[in-house]
Amino acid sequence: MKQEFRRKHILKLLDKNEVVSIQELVSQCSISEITARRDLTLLEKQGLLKRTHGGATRNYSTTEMIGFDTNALDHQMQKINLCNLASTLIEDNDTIYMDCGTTVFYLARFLPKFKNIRVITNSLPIVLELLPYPNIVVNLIGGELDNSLKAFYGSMTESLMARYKADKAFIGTGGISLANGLSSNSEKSALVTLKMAEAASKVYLLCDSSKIEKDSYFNFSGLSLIETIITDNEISQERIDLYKEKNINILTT
Amino acid sequence: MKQEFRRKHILKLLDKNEVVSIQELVSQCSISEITARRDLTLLEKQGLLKRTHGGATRNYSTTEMIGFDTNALDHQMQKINLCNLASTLIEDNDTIYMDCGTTVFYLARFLPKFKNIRVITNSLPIVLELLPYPNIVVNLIGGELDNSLKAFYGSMTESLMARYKADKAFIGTGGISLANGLSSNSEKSALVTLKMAEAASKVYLLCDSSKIEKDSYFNFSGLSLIETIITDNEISQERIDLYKEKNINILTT
DNA sequence: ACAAAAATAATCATATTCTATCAATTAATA
DNA sequence: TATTAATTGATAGAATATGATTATTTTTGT
Repeated sequence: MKQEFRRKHILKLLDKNEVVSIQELVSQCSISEITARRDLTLLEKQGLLKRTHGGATRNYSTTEMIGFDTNALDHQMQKINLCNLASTLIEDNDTIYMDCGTTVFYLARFLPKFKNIRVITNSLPIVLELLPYPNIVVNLIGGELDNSLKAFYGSMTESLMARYKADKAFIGTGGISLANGLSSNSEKSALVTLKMAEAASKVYLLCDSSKIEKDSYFNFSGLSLIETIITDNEISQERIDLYKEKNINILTT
Repeated sequence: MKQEFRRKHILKLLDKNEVVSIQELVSQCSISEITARRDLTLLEKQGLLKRTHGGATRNYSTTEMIGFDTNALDHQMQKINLCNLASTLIEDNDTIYMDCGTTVFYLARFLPKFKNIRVITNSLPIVLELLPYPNIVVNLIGGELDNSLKAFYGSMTESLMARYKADKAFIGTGGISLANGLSSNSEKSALVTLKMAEAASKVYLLCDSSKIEKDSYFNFSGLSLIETIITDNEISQERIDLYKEKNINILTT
């Protein structure tokens, strides 16, 4: 394997696996250990990875979250955990819709390990997060940019959603209740969420437990839109059972 | 294989494969190693690729990518100056197309002073640059993300362009010549540029003088596509006159 | 804390690629 | 056709990349 191609290959491996070992490189690229080491130290000098004993890891400094405001940090750990859980529902070769909003955003962090994933989204932060990973194909649904929500909306966005079909949709919401279904604080983001759900075979709602049995002002869908809710563990068994009666499965972290 | 065809072939290979080796060229073009090397060094001098040991890789800095590499700094001031000049062609309430690529990118920096501007683009860096300004409405044309070029391409992108009409288009190019018109190093970015120009009433080409009377491998349009070239002052009066004979006006910084 | 195992760094030898020079071939022009 | 210019190829010495060996450092398990 040629030098330059080899180094690109190393970076590609890191995109997929977070870490890479010298031994992997030796067998995959048919090179000696010393050459693998030399490659890694060189790439480290360029700031493209971080050396460890026996291999290297991704350089995380470049993957800081860009775009959201500080109040987006509420419930951050809960959101990260439930996204970790949600990622177990994803398989190699899936095409998935990802809604805008902070909750679904963290799911992007768990995608690089998969093979051949296609992500369809209208969220700018998700696009930026996935930019470094060539193994993930990103389709952005364009439209008019909303500066504060950092996502694209409008009739163009909505009509395009119908044209992109996906295996799974991971959507967010302002609130959900047995009585009223799904509701949102923003009309335009609700309409996009709806289109997304309609264009996917399976629909998963990602929301922390504080949003369950809460209503926002704009009701945009009944409960039948979704099949599964992924949330944190601060939810009572009674509630889980009540939703189960309506044929909605709840997964908790 | 004829010389000129051979060099275009090299660029075509790089457009597809990112890297190319001397040995590939030797076998594919039936030439000696030294000739392959000479071709590569020549193309490097024209800024069309980057030499490596044993071959070459794509050169992003001069073509499309916002990487802010060190060698991109040479032309940076020229580009900023010509974008400053280009901004004088913009008026309040305009709707403008902005092409992807480093040259046009800097134009974004001169937009906040205008009132009620609408920008249509497929370039991610431009969207990020304009994000903080509520007086600028940004329409992103989505599609499939190219990780290295940081812009959106594909048939969806192209077909959407026809639906967004604009007053002015500011486009970039890999090269322009009286003999062959406009040409590019990347087929897919060329097709997007073409659609953009066709959807706008007035078309302005932004390019530094090093690109004038240079051809890249993929010819995508005749000279009639554009009305005005905005470039730096390192261009001879004779050339300006020759373009004027073809009804193309050249503005210099 | 100590010894065994693994990883690294240093050294040198080998193989590949590069540059420079000059010769041969091809194309262009008078 | 002869002459000139441009392009290509061949060769050798220099530069770079890679691999094998051995000594040193770091990690791991007890």
